Amino acid sequence: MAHQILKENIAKHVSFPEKELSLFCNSFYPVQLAKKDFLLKQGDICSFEGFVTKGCLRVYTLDAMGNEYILHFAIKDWWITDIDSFTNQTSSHLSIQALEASEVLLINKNEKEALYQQSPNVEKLFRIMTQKTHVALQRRIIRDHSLTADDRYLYFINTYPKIAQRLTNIQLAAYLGISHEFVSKIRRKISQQK
Amino acid sequence: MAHQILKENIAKHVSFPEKELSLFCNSFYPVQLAKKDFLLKQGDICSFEGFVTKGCLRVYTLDAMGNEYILHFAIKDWWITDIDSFTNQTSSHLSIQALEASEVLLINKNEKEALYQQSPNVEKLFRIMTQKTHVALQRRIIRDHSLTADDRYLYFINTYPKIAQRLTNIQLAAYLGISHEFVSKIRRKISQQK
DNA sequence: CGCGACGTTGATTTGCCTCAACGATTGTGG
DNA sequence: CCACAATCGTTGAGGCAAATCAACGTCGCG
Repeated sequence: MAHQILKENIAKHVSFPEKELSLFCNSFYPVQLAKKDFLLKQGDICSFEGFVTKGCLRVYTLDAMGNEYILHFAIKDWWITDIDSFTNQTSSHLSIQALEASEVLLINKNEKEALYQQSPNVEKLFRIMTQKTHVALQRRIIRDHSLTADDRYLYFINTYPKIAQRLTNIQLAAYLGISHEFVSKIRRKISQQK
Repeated sequence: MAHQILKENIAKHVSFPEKELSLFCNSFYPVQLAKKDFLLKQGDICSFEGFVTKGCLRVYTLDAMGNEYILHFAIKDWWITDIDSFTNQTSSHLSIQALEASEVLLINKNEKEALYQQSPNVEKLFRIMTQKTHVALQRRIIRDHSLTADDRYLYFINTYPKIAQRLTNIQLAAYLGISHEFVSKIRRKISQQK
């Protein structure tokens, strides 16, 4: 079931011969997470590349003052890892935590490297996925520079309504880079306009 | 000469057999650019992946109001493309322009695809480079959210002194996401502190 | 030379933050 | 299952970082 979601996700990116696709997907093992469980803690080394099949997680970092900055959320059909820590086996700058009971499929570094050897399609898959994320990150930087807090809020809830639904104002604020009080004021302003 | 710079750059990312490396590098052709020349214009389709061997360029986008947002600069040893437009052959959101007389080495999409077929090392090279950029973009988003304009300015000139040297306040402002007047005020504040 | 692009500076405004208080909602241990 | 704590959301007052606007000086270039 969970593996089926993964298969369909991969098919969106590249076309794989069914045999390779199954081999690839079967290298992933499921992990159940309770609310507030950590998949990765800042400072640890990220041993996995993950795919969410249920629930919701956040990927974030804390600065020296304890302020929290959320890089992104991940619900069903999203990939999660600290790509830097994972590929270089260095201490992670990021934490990944379940915001609710969640299920993820994980693959270890050794397994992934082995698959790279076995199938050029795997290398291609990850190159393409990384490219897509790259484009998304570039666009987010532009949005952060060009839009007001109000418009970034609206962009997020319109673009990711299924994620926005599940978040507290505090979490959304830590993603948008604004205070949670101001999120509250934006919501009021918008509801009055209607 | 220019190709030598490219070879050394690639060697920083992955180890290639010399023969493959030469084959790869020879697929790039040099292009000379005068100051203000465009390598890519917003709306066009990006046909190349490029590597700068001389000069300085900027990668930027204009919004509907004509405001300019600079994604990054590129001097010697930097790669440039619109990865979205290039890989998907879609209309580009970005422009790339020479800020001074520059030289770049370009490779076309067809050539690059051919190389992907010939050598798995090429696929790996681009996956690794894209991953590195990915990490850099993530960190930039965090910096944009966590640092004041003063600190982002300082970070940039300390991290990229060779680039900062060549830029006008206006260009730097369009990169940092602040007004050029404020850049001027930051500079004054810093010089007074010393 | 004269023009246009750039840099500087000050006055004013504004978007968003901080702090504080309070109500509502959720979670939890007895 | 309830009581109480903890977390979250709302609101207002006041403050600050940075934008905007405007004026002016400088420099490089056709």
